[in-house]
This record gives sequence, C-alpha cells and structure tokens, in this order.
Amino acid sequence: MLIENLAIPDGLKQKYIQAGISELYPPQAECIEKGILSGKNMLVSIPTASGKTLIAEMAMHHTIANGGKCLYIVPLKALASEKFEEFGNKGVRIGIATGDFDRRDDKLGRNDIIVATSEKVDSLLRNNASWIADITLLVVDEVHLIDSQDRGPTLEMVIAKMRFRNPSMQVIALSATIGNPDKLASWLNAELVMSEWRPVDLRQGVFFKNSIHFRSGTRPVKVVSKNYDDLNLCLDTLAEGGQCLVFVSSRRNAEAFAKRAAGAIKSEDPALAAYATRILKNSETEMGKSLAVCVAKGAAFHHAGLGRPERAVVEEGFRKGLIKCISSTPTLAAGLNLPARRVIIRDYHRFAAGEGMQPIPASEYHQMAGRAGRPHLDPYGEAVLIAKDEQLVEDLFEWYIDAPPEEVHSKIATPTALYTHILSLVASGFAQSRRELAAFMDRTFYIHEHPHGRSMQRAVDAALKFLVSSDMVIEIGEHIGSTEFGTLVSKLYIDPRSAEMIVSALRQNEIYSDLGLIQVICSTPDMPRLYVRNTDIAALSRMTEDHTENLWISVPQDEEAEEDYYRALKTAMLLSDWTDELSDAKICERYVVGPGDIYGMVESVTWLLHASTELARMFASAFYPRVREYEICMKNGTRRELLPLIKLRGIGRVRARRLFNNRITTPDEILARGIDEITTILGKGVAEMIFSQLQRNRGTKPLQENVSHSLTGQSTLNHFG
DNA sequence: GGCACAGCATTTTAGACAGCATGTC
DNA sequence: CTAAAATGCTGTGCC
Repeated sequence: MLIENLAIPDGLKQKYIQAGISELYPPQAECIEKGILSGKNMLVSIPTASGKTLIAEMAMHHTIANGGKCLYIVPLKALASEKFEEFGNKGVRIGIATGDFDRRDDKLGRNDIIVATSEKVDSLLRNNASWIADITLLVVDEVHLIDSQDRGPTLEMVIAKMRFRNPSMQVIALSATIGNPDKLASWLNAELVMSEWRPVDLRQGVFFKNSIHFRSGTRPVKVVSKNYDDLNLCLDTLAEGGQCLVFVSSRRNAEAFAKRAAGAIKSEDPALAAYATRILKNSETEMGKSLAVCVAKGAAFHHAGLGRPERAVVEEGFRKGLIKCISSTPTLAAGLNLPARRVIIRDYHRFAAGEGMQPIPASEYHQMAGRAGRPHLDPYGEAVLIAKDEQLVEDLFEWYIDAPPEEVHSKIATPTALYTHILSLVASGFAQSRRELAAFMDRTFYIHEHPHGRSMQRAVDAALKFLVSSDMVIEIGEHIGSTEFGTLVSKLYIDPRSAEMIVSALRQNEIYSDLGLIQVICSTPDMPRLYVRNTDIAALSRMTEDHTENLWISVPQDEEAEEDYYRALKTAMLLSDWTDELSDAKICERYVVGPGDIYGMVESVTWLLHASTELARMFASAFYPRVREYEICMKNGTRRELLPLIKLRGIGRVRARRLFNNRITTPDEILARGIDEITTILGKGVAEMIFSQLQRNRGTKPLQENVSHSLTGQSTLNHFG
C-alpha cells in the first residue's frame, strides 16, 4: 500500500515521502484496511520497531484534519520527549505533559497532539483539566504494561476514565506481541491487528563454545579473550562494523564489562575525548571518572546511577557511532530507542527481593532482543544469549527464543492498588455511591477478564474501609463523597497511605524536626529507598541512638520490620546530607550511589515534601512555615541560612554558599555591598543579572505567605451531592 | 618475610511515575 | 528465606 494513496493530509504525505517512506509495512497496511482512519478502535500487537508510531501518527493527523484533538500516552518521561520530537515539525501543534515539563493547563489544551505519561494524565483528570473533554483520539503506547504490578493499574484506570468521560472517542492501543491480544481487543471494543513481521531480519541465537547457534545454522566467533565469551561476542560485531548492546543484571556488572570492552576497543577519536571531558566536568564521582575512562576508548555503561548529563553523552555518542558498545542494566531495554546490530543478553537472571535470582520473563527477553538491528542501517539484527553448558543451549531456545508471548492480565484487584484509584474516582466525580463505583469498575479490564469474580468487590470494599477510617471518604446513606482531606490527597497524587502516615506524624509530634519529617516520608510507600548493606548497620544504629530526640519513628520491635526501618533511615540520612550541602561526590562515596540516584531521591522527596506542606497547612498549621522552608531547602540542596539568597533567580546552592561565606546573607546585603564586590565573588555576568533583578523588585514588598488557621484536623465534607 | 593463588565464606543484588512554578554552575 | 556471581578472607606453597 502506497503512502500516496492514503486518506491522510497532504502535508504529512510530503513529509513521509521526503523522509524516503513511500510504502506502508504490511501490518500498517492492515491497520488502514481495518479502518484505523475511519474511527475504528484498534489494538495493534506487533514486534518492536515495526512501525507502530507511524500508524498512530497517520491516524492522529487524520483526526486533526477533521477538527479533532489527540492524546498520546506513554509509560516513560524519556519516551514522552522522544515522541514529542518525533511528532514535531509536521504542521500540527504538539504539547508535552510530564512531571518535568508542564505548560499551564489552558496552553496545553491549544495543542493538536498532547504527549503525556499515564500518571500525568491521571493527575490531569483528577485536577479537571478542561481540554480532556475535547480529546477525540486516544493513543496508548505499550498497553501491555497493564500487566505491570506497580504501574499497570494506573494505566488501566486512565484508559477506563478516558473512555468514561469521552464515550465517542477513538482508541488506538499499541502493544508488543502478547499471548491474549483478543481479550484486550474485546475489552477496548477494538479491531485486532497482529503480526510477527519485522522490517529488519532478526536472528536469535545462543552462544556456546565459541560459536553462536542459530536455528538455521552456526556462526563461529573469533576468540580474542581467553576468559570472556561476552567480550568475544562483542568484538566480533565491532569487527564487522556493527555496534553492540550488552544487557547484564547489575550495575557493577555493567561497569565491569564496559571497562573490559574499553581495554579491548581502545578507540582514539578526539570527539570521544571531548565526551570524556564533558562527563568529568559534570561529576567528580568515582562513577563519573570510570565512565569517562571508558567513553574515551569507545565503550560505555548505562544504568540509573548516571545523571542526566552522563546519560545524554552516552546516548549521543552511541547514536553517532563513536561509542561502539554499551553495557546496560534494564534501563535501556524499556527506555530510549537505541538500536544496535547485535544485542547480547548476557544475564538472564536477576535478583528479586525474597525470591533470590530469578530468570527474567520471556517478554523482557523479547524487549531486549527487539533492540537488535537498526532499520535502514544494519543488514540484520542479532540477539544472542550465552549458555554455560551444552544442555542450556536448547533450554534457552525453549525458554526465550521460541517461547510463546506472555499473556496480559489486570493487576488492579488488590486493595493497595485500589486505595488511590477509588479515592480519585470519588474525589473527581466519577462515582458518588457504591453502586456507581461498581458500575465504573465494570468497565475495567479486570472485570472484562473476570465477569463473575468476587475479588474486585472485596478489594473495593477494603479500599473504601481504609479511606473512610482515615477520614478521606465519607459515607452517608447511599452517598459516598470525599472530604476536603480526601480531595487534597487525590489532587496531590500521593498514595492515601502516605498521606495518612504524614498527617498522623504531623499531628502526633509536638516539636517539629526536619529529620523526623523526612524519616516519615522515607517510610512512605511513595518513596524509593536505598538498600542497607551489612556494613551500614553500625552507623545506622548509632544514628538512632544519637538522634532519638529528632527522629519521629523508633526502631521497631518486630525483627522483620527492622530492615525497612533502616532502609528508610539510610535514605533520610542521604537527604539530610544533601540539605547539609555535602557535595555530590561525597554523598555518592558515602552511600555507594551514583549522581542519578541522588537526583531521583531528591525529586521524589521534594514531591512528597510539597504534599506535606499542603497537609501541614490543613492539619498542623503551626508546622506549616517550617515544612515549607524545608521543601525549598530540599529542592535546592541547601541549609536554612541560605533561604533568603536562594529566592533570587540565578542563585543555586553553590553561589548562595559563596555569598554566605563572604558574610552576605540577604538580598539587601547584596545591594549594600555594591555590584563591584559581588562581581569579585560571583563574576561579572552573574552579578549584573542579580542587580538588575534586585532593582526591578525594589519597592514591591515580598508577599506574605497566606496560612490558613481555620482547619486543624476536622475533616469537612467537600464533594457531596 | 612476602607473594601468588586456590578454595571457601561472605556479601550484594534493576528501574522510575507523580506537585508546583520557572531557570543551576 | 530464596540464589548467582563478585568480592573478601584464610591458608598453603613457594621463593
């Protein structure tokens, strides 16, 4: 089927033809035949990189040409940016909505396509974004993630909510190949398009005794290193002019492999040296140093410990072909699209808490294997597993390469998943009674899968019970409504259990303590926690003894709860070091983490501190100013004494500290010292910017924060009737 | 005394969404 | 209370 003959806007056609796309891939053609351009709902279940995005894009442009508006849901922020770029420059207006980027509501609504993460869409629904009602086409990328334990329920609820709000809206769901696509399709009332077709041939094999065994034959691999099969496999592709992606089970493994590969590759491109300096300039951590050494020689590792700048360098270097090989934890499997000719799935075991090393599911193998082969650039893609003995060769074929695709099942019917979603349904007006709640849940994939099951009802009841007992939901006769507390929790987008923990801590403690507050926040289900090592225990228990005054939670009697306690405490200590202005490098060293981990922790805790500020406003107004201050300190990584300076634009933790060390503690004192002295401290450009800012603001008195004293815990009915 | 290394014991172990209001070094 | 693999530790053998 030719692009030329399609019922899509001419502008888009031209763009495609300019880009060298003149004919549709077979699965894409099937979508057209089955009516994707005439408003039919559709589930497209095809392999990675076989043209899903293009299908969605055509449908979106078709919709826009007819006066419609599209919402494109993705699972990751990085993917949102990627799609935002991809959809841009084609004559329609694109908006992006994630926790990082967020143009104001009304502005966002002016776009033709809005790309957003599922959680962001849920949040927008909770905050009643007006433009949601205008959406006529919903695209859900990676729908199979409905099966995911932690984030699947949100995706499922968002789809159900969107369809409830906009009943005539078209839904296009894009999925990897799955075992039960018909079930998912019938839930979505959608036509099903499924195919195994790929634009680049994918050869999948198992390495054993110096050769790769494919179903169709064997390919020998030159032995360069005596001890390392993985390295030989990698160098084999490089010798052919390809690039290589190696998936391993831990960060340490990723770093170790990159070092080995770097030693063997030894590229000497000046551009690589420039990348290395870029990394070093950005982080003085051990991790940064070893990454720089690897990158300089043409290899790199990739995991969540890397900060944004490091990631950007690695991704750019690989895309440009300068970095020949990346060893990675699953970060690269699910995230960015960084294809390589050969993908080595070196470790198919991964640690799972409480279960030991577990083989990864076949779906994950396929996701990694799908990264093999760059369309138009590689003649083929290769995905290679490594077997340790002869028997495993056949086993690995059976477990992974020939494994049937896994089925997708709803994970929604557990009370813990439902607390937040039931609250949101009540708080944003989807249901005002138990009957309406049940009627809404009937629209979920779970009920579609289990029409006569009872566990949904039980889970809903359990969730309601919790919400009522914690004063977030009120039941009067037939009616169910959210309290002011409940409405706030729903809009803040935190887990009701977290809200409950924070509120009771704020009310129980007479004396405010930063450390106590973050300790509670770090114990919350919304907060990621550090692992506790054996050697940490001593320092942690000393911490507990030294700070009994300031801590808000004491060591649990229950031995099983002890590990969780220490994990939360260790995380709180890291964050406390952060607000104590310890350098990144010091923190990374002390807690054995990477810069990316610090940013992740800070990001999460800042979000929860913001929620705590709002909760303090409602329930513990005496603490409100302190919590608010601490929120700002956390965001900037500074002590309280720098607060007056940090308010200025262009002043962060480093510059503020520099001023403070020169005995300048407020904006007024900056003015008093005069521009020349500030120039000697911060440099000319910065000093000028600060002074023009201060002169602008002169006369306008800083606004007094408005603290409501009226509410001290009594929950009042808000949404009712 | 000091080093190399085998063999056994101990330790560690992936990722990433959300609020709000605009700019870090 | 799971288990692979890296790391740490001890003891032996050898110069």
